[in-house]
Amino acid sequence: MAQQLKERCPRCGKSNLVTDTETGELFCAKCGFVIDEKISDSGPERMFTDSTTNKSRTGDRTSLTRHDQGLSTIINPINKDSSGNPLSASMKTSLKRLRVWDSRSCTKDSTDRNLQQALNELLKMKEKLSLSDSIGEKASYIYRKALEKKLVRGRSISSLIAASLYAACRESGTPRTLNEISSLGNIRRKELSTCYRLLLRELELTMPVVDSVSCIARIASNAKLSEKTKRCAVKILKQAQQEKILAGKDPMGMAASALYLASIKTGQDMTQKDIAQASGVTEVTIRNRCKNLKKLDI
DNA sequence: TAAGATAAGAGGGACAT
DNA sequence: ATGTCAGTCTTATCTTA
Repeated sequence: MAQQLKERCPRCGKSNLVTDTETGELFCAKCGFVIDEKISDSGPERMFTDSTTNKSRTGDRTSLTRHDQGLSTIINPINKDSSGNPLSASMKTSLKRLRVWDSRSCTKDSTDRNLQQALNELLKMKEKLSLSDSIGEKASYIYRKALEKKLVRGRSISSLIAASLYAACRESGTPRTLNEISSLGNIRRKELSTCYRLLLRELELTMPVVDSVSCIARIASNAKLSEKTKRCAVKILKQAQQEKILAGKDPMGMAASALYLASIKTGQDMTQKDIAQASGVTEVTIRNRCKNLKKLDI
């Protein structure tokens, strides 16, 4: 039923890749189906037999970031365990439930293959951006919705995945810019933002406006600014918020210029160039935002 | 050298046609 | 569906202190 191969798993590097002869599915017996975030998983969900040739499994923990939510695509219809013994009654019921899930999510058509490929890409990108698992889950949820609405047709998988990831970041208040995601994902920024807006429109998502205060921490750590400067910049932004000059402006730009002004005030004296590099906005934008901020009594 | 100013261009939302 | 408009941000270049 299962056949061991020589290739190494791209994820964990172990040469435990196994192909299932019934479905032709390739998975890593060490770390999971295609790519697994839990490499050293040896919990009770694993049910290896002693035989080295028969490494069937009941499946890993469920996750939206797997095309079949982590459930194995090959749930054997025979109610026996891997060593051929009949299953307990409770195991039978849960297996029955699993099969329902399986048949729903694993339709083995183009949609499924698309999802599988997309989620692989999602995991790679998530790693590159060092984002949390929960954001990955969110992104894959969004992508599933997009797939349901047939938004993928005519668009590249990677750009839509990147857009889902960006949306997940926005939703959870994790400051990542379109530029960062597009450059790390090798996607044109324009394409990414188009897809993102498409998602918002079609899925009727509403995103919270990026809080410019939360951008401060990122820029400040990039530019190695002091706590004092950070606090000062937050104060400036709070004031700007009250004067309603934040609306419609790029929050990264606002945070950058607030930090710039704050660094002057605290004597840390950063140049516009430094801040621009640390924040990813241009010096001109910083200057323009500074013009607005300087009207405040700072 | 850093900061400020200016101009041209891109991309997208709102709105009208 | 297409075009126009106001506004934003970016890039490039020049000037100023």
